[in-house]
Amino acid sequence: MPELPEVEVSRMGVSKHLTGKSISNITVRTPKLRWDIPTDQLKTLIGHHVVAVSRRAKYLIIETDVGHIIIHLGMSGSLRVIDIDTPLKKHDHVDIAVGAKVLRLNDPRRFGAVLFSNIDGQHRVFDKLGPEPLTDAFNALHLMHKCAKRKAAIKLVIMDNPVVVGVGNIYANEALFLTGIHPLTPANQLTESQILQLVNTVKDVLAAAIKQGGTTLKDFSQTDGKPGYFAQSLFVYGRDGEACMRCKSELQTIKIGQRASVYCPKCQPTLI
DNA sequence: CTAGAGGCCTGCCCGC
DNA sequence: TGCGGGCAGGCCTCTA
Repeated sequence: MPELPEVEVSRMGVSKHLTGKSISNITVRTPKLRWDIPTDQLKTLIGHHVVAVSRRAKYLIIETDVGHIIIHLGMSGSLRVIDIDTPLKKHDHVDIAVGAKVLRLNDPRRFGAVLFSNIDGQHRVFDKLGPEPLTDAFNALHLMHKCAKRKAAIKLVIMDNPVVVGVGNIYANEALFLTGIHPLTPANQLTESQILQLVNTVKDVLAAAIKQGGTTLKDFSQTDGKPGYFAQSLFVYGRDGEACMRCKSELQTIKIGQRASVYCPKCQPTLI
């Protein structure tokens, strides 16, 4: 599932193929993913140049001088830049053609989205987003402020988009393990030191994953380079019942907010 | 305001 | 071998 690192790696890969090129065609084969796809609005971009490919949270933004295409990969989306005559695969929903190449969105579970915004870049999906995790806007003071009035589990709080964007289930689990914080700890019970550590660890884990993704996902001309790149360096995610890599205790799984949370009962002791 | 639950959707894995 | 059920999971939306 694409988390922020994979979206960022996708952005870099896609950007070099699209930036400066003119959009020659847009094909929408599926009328609706998570939301209706605004085909008519998207088609107004045909003939215009891509000036940049940017990112906000897990949204990719293909910018032209007359409007933007917003893409979310959801749970199972992936982007490829391939020759325009490449045969379609199952779940290939949208094509954005630039010359002889095409950016093709494939998304089996259809949790993704393709949206349109004017050149002002505004869209309701951006309205309630917190700071980017890799910027200074996400800092200990900010998280302390957000945690102070919440007794919800810290794992839920760092996965809450208004608090900080781009921290999905995988990296929430990892960051809490690396800081030795039990995922169920009420947010308002964390010490200042723990919050500072957590902020730094979230940044480190995401940055490291982007670096790794860069090594395996750099070639977007390839047909389906099944990532799986983050699996190698995970300490807890997907390792339920296995031995903790630090203390050899058996990793445990609990459900928090309907999501699997894997942790080490010894390295991440319950508060009190 | 926060908290909790439901729903979207398909592939995959398990048990029978 | 086939089939049903459960699960995964970001994020919006609804209810309390």
